[in-house]
Amino acid sequence: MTDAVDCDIRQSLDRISSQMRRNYSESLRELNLYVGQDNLLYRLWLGDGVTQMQLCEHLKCEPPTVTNMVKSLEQNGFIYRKRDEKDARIMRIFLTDKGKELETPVEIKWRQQQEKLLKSISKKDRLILKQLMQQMESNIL
Amino acid sequence: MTDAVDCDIRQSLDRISSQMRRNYSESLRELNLYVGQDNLLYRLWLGDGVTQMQLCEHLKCEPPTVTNMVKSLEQNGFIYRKRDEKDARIMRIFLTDKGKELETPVEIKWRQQQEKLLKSISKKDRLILKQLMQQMESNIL
DNA sequence: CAATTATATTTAGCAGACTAAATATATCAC
DNA sequence: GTGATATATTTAGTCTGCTAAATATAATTG
Repeated sequence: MTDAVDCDIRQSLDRISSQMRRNYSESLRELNLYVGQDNLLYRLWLGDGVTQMQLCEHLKCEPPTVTNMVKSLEQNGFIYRKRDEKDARIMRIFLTDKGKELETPVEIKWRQQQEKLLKSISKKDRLILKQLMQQMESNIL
Repeated sequence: MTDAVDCDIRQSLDRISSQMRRNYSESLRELNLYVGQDNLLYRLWLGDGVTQMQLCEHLKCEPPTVTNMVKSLEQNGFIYRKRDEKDARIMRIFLTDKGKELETPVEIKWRQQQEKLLKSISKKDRLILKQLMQQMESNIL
């Protein structure tokens, strides 16, 4: 009977991710961002002019979620939208200067969050952890 | 430079928990529950007549979140609310029969979810994983 | 006992996330 | 080329979650 252990892992995972989200959310508010918006911007930092469908793919979420996130980010002046000239169904998303400027500060926040999470875990254990998480990731797809 | 590894862990954690949430949400819809409501009910299965503040404590969320969850669960007939007789500020939450009946089916869902997540991970590795997660959990509090 | 302070809950408003259904545009097939 | 189908996005409505502010009641303190 390993049920107790299994259950602890599932619940533990849940607690960690929600606590992380809370901490991270608070931290991002200093940059006037909401949690999740950083990941959308990250896709744009890799390259502008992406469609909303591509953002869905990257964020692994549904189209209406992207519509709302994009609307919010646009209203706050981090991005702007432009309809594709060849295919009028498509909206292409671009960074404003204000959006570009966030790259470095967000990366710093990421690093801080990472360091806090993995503090006091050895390099060797981090590798093991990473492998186990990759295993879990492929299990639930 | 272990930054790449650290980053993978943080992102991996995020991907796992959101994918878990998605899968789990879908699974719970079969019982007419939304994700998170099971955890609120779980507290009630341990013992009825709890206050909303105690539910906050258990769910690790803010009072307005509990207000909404309780409202939704009440409207769907899983719980009912009763004002405390001695202290009129307090609302006490009780399970209906419909709410009590969900205990077993929800536990089955939990077990299914756990098994899927940890499939192909050895007993030994599960123990290591559990310890590493406890470490992370205490890191971010 | 009246005024202040503390506690429990609710309301309003916003964010991410979802589904189902609507809209707009493109493409494909006849 | 017109009609059916496919694709991209939006709208409406739901949920969990949050913060800030309002409300109601209780306890404390002068």
